[in-house]
Amino acid sequence: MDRILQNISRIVALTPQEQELFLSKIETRDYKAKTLILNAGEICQYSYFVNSGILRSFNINDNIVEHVLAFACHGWWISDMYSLLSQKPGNLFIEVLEDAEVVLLSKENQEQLYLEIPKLERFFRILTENSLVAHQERLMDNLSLSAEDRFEKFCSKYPTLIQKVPQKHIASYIGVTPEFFSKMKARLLKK
Amino acid sequence: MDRILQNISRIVALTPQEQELFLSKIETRDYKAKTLILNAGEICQYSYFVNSGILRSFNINDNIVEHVLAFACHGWWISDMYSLLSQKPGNLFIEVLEDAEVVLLSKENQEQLYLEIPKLERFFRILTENSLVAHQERLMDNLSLSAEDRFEKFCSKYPTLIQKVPQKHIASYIGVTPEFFSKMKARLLKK
DNA sequence: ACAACTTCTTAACCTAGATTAAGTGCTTGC
DNA sequence: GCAAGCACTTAATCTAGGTTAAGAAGTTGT
Repeated sequence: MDRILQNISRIVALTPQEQELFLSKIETRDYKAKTLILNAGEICQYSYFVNSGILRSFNINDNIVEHVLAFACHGWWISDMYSLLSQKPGNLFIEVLEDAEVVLLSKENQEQLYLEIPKLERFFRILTENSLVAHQERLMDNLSLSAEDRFEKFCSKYPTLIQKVPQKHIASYIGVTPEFFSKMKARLLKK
Repeated sequence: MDRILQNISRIVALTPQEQELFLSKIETRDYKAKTLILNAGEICQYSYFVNSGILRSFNINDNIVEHVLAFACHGWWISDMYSLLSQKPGNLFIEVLEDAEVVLLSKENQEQLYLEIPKLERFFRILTENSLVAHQERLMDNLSLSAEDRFEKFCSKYPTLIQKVPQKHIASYIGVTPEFFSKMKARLLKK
């Protein structure tokens, strides 16, 4: 239960009372694999923190092709930031890949917490900053690296995910088709 | 001078004293076109706010190819977030494309301001959130759209930039070579 | 225990966009 | 005013990665 408090304490120090208050604002749920906890077209109401299991966020374009935006396993936050912030219908799905225990923090509670515990505004600012830096790097990687290099980078960055998630999702994350990914993997194994 | 106060007031309301304090922490500089205000390998010390003119941030990969991460004109913030946050040498250059007046806010001053005016922590949190959402969208666009679609999206999103910046930089931003961009543009004009 | 589905692979063929190279106007500095 | 660079174009050729299609294993539900 307090994995989330641990996560916060890496960045800001909450007093016991503040921890109490924080815990009173969240909700924990269990989801089975294959559950869609958010659908495209819906308005996203929560920031999700993963206690255990694996989730992914993805969209589907006109051609009925999925594109994975993010994976999240224990200790990671995930959401549809666009929809959550704008309170407009988003175009992301969030799906459970592996049975998961997830902490839900509603937008209203999150904003109340910013006022009641300014340290949490700092926490989420820093979280968002780190996420932005990671997205900038991934963007530049997509512009300048080959699929092979992007795959190698993925492997060294998320070694645990490789064994756990279907490789078609990894292919989608790095931006290639499953067929090409398969071919590329075979080529790499020969070396 | 107060274009930056206007920019802040879109999101949070500062009192006259707070505005005074904020202004005492910033510095304004003029730069000629072609100036590199940040070099790859340096540690980024500032958040930059553009009063006038145009800047761009970009990196250079092994193949000596430039990739544009961002443009910034009046009313936009720009920086090397990775280097600024980690205080490690970055791999971004920031270059002046058109004579510019730029406001500099040092990392130390920015962090002091977070403590002295918590509203500014909120301001930068929201700024960063919006930037993250924009980067996520651009990432998904790069994964799922053709070069032509990305160009059309760029045009409708940044109509002013198209006339003002050399098209090779726009090509780089959307992720194609200048040669292909030229061919694509000719094709689009025929329609 | 079997049908239905999903994941992954292989292979032939295709194409968006890269590369190379050459040429045309421009600015810009001296 | 002219040489040296830029910025852009055009065109031929090339290739990383996509598409289509089919089959092999593995997984899931009943």
